[in-house]
Amino acid sequence: MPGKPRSRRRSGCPVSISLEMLGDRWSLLIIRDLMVRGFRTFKEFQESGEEISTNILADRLEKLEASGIITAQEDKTDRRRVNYRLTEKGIDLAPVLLELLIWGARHEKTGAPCAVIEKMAAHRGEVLAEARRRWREHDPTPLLPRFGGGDAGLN
Amino acid sequence: MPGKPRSRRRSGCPVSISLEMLGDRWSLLIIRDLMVRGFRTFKEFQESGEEISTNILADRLEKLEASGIITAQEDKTDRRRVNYRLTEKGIDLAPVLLELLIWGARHEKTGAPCAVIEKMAAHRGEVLAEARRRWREHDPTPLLPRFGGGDAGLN
DNA sequence: CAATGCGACTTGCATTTTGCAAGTTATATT
DNA sequence: AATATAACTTGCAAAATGCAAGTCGCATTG
Repeated sequence: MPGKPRSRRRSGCPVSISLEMLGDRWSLLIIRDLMVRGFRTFKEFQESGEEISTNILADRLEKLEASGIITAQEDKTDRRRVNYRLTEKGIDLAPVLLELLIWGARHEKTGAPCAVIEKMAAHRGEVLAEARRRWREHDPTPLLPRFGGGDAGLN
Repeated sequence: MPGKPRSRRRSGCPVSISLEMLGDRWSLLIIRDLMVRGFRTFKEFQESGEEISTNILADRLEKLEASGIITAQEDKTDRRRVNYRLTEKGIDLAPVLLELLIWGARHEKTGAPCAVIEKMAAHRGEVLAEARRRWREHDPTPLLPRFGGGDAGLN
């Protein structure tokens, strides 16, 4: 179900259009936090390890919401809090994120153990099904840990 | 075979590291042109439909080469020309690009016919194998057309 | 073989986006 | 009532992007 064209686009190429929404250093990290770490709040994204600044975070959340990738809902029990969630469109980014994860881990020195990644690569379907299951059932259990900060497995 | 950490990284997360290399509006489009359209030269990238400016293009080509994703080689028969090619690391981005393509086509109004995309989604393995075959055999035949510019199927 | 053209870039700004530090506002907690 | 917390704003500096024009080898052509 395609959305409306939101402004003048560079071209009709789906890759180009996707990149107009996601092609920056932060958007997909926020989506990663929502998808695999079970984060829901501004504060959590902020403390996510990559040190996004608050104005950029606010801006990205707004744009992702405008693009229909996430929703923002005020928390029932604590009205200061806003809970962000992926939409169906958002959870459909799981394959993109997974491939980016596999590619990075294969070709760069990252904090993720190769064995774990290769296992995921060998079972893409199951990993994606599990990510979607957690999303569907609102299960906030992280799918993955926070692969290595600095040089040890701390972050 | 992981490369060396090239500067200070935000975190050890493979997704974050991938995005440090590819997280902008242009890099993956250049890779798309190399991978599915069979482009090799500066000029071709420039006329690719999304109107990248020449300084940015030069900068991205340099960074992609520094990241080991592409190589630049002077043309034997015309020494003005530089031929760019994907490395193995570069062609390994095919799954990322494919997922971005599928996602964009499913959720946005793009120039790509849904039927074509769904067929690709149903045969990811073959599509990827074919992309890799063309790369391996230096076959420049485009894998895909230039899905719709503006509103008609021209671009 | 001089003149013109082409391919791959530079360079010089103007504009836009990012990043940083310090607020602000509306709840919650103590 | 005082303090803390969550989610933002705001102001400003720094970096990235975009645009138009220019450079510099080569290659083609009359």
